[in-house]
Amino acid sequence: MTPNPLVRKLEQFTHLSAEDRGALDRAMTAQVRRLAPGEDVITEGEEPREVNLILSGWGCRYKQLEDGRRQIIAFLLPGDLCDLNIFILRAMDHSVGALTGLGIAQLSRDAFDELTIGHPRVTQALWWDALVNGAIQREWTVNVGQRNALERVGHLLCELFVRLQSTGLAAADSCEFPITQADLAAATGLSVVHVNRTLQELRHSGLIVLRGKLLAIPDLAALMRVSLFNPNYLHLDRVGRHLDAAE
Amino acid sequence: MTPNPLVRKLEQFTHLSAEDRGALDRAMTAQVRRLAPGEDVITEGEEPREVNLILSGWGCRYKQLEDGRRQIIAFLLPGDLCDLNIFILRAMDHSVGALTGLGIAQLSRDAFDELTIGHPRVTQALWWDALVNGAIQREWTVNVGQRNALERVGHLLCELFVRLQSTGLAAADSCEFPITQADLAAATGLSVVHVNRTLQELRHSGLIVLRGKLLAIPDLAALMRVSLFNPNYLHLDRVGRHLDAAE
DNA sequence: CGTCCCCTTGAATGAAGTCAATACGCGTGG
DNA sequence: CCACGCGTATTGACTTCATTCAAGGGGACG
Repeated sequence: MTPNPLVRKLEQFTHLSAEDRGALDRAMTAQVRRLAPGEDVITEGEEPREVNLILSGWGCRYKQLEDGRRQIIAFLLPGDLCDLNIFILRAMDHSVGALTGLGIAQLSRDAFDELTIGHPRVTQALWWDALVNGAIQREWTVNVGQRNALERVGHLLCELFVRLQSTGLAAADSCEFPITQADLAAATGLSVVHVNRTLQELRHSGLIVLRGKLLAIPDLAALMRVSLFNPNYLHLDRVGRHLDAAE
Repeated sequence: MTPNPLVRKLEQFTHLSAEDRGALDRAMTAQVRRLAPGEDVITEGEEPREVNLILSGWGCRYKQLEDGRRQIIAFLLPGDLCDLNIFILRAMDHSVGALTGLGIAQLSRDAFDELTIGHPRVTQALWWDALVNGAIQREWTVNVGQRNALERVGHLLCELFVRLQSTGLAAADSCEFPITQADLAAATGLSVVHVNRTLQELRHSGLIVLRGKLLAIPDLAALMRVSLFNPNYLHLDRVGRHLDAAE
């Protein structure tokens, strides 16, 4: 069986028991849906009845203004949950879309309860994940608000690479990079043309190697430096290790 | 007794019993701290042991880059909680500062437990509040990423005004506005000079009246229109009304 | 072989930033 | 009561980073 990215990610925070991992594995098989690039997982205004979990492919949260301008608000990678809020809020205030082909597990409310009740470690880890997502969102505000084009794109690449690593989806210095420059533009608030030029600048300075759907970062520390990337906000420092004793 | 802004806000989501309101009122009196403008409530990297609740004045979340650039990530108004995350995450990944003089209630973990355990309505309402804050953060990403200066500033003014209304801190078409243009600049990712020019444009078109520390919005619908402001993301539509029957 | 999507490049334009000087408002202390 | 000083607001001239417009190139796929 292919390694479970959600388990990998949550174990950044805490150790999970075999039982915990089993419950997570079961959750990821129930009710799988497939989407083509460009399709919506959920559209703004909808009232989803299930929690969607990304199994494979890249998605995004996005908001569209009336006049068509579109901002990608977050990237969703394998192991990411789309809409935990449904237990409290009614309607979606944004959309979730597929950037590549997408495999999605649909967890019913019951399936989700089964996952959390009786698995306090999993519950805590999902909490941690939700709070980290909040921190990522804050960092995006900083990114778009304060950084220039080079820093902005560089920062985004750093973040995606580190997140992929934490789910076991990146090699030592490279990862799949299946999205278009238009997607990067929508996420950074830049124009496609300028993203293109910015990527070339990153390439020419040797900070990235981006060809086809593969991204390599020969010197991550260097890219982090020019992008003013500080990984603190991802809280990958095994915050939950104080729980380990309770195994 | 002056109306409790936290109660006012949470009742946007659900009805609270007299018992619930009493518990919230008690929480707001314990351990009050006062801060001067510019002081930090918490600084990035700290590991707070208490939850801070704004009683009076305006604060902000902000992040500072190594080279000094500073982005305000959120405004904190009376009734807002600063750091609910402390129960899971160790260190703050951003700072919270005082924009005006600030009165703050410090809730110990025990005080917070008392507030939630045995008060499921309050717990749910705090959840709702946290999710709305997440939605606000997403909207800020859109604001800074896609809107031009006029829309950006206008949108921010709309949001602040609506939020103040929901805590009972705004009149029909005006509210206190105690922050500087530099603060607005740090929140919108614009320069101070350009915020100044933008405010004048809003003034000359009659959309706002801003003098001293008072903001008036003669025609909120009009300001919303030019700012592409859609209040959905604030989820003020009494989402929790389905719980009312359980009173 | 043509079409569609994505990437790339150049030139002209524009929105917002920077720099610098000035004005205002307000509290303090002489 | 007025002068001083400091933080905030305002204004003008110039610069720059990024957008827009427009055209061309390359690869995948039917």
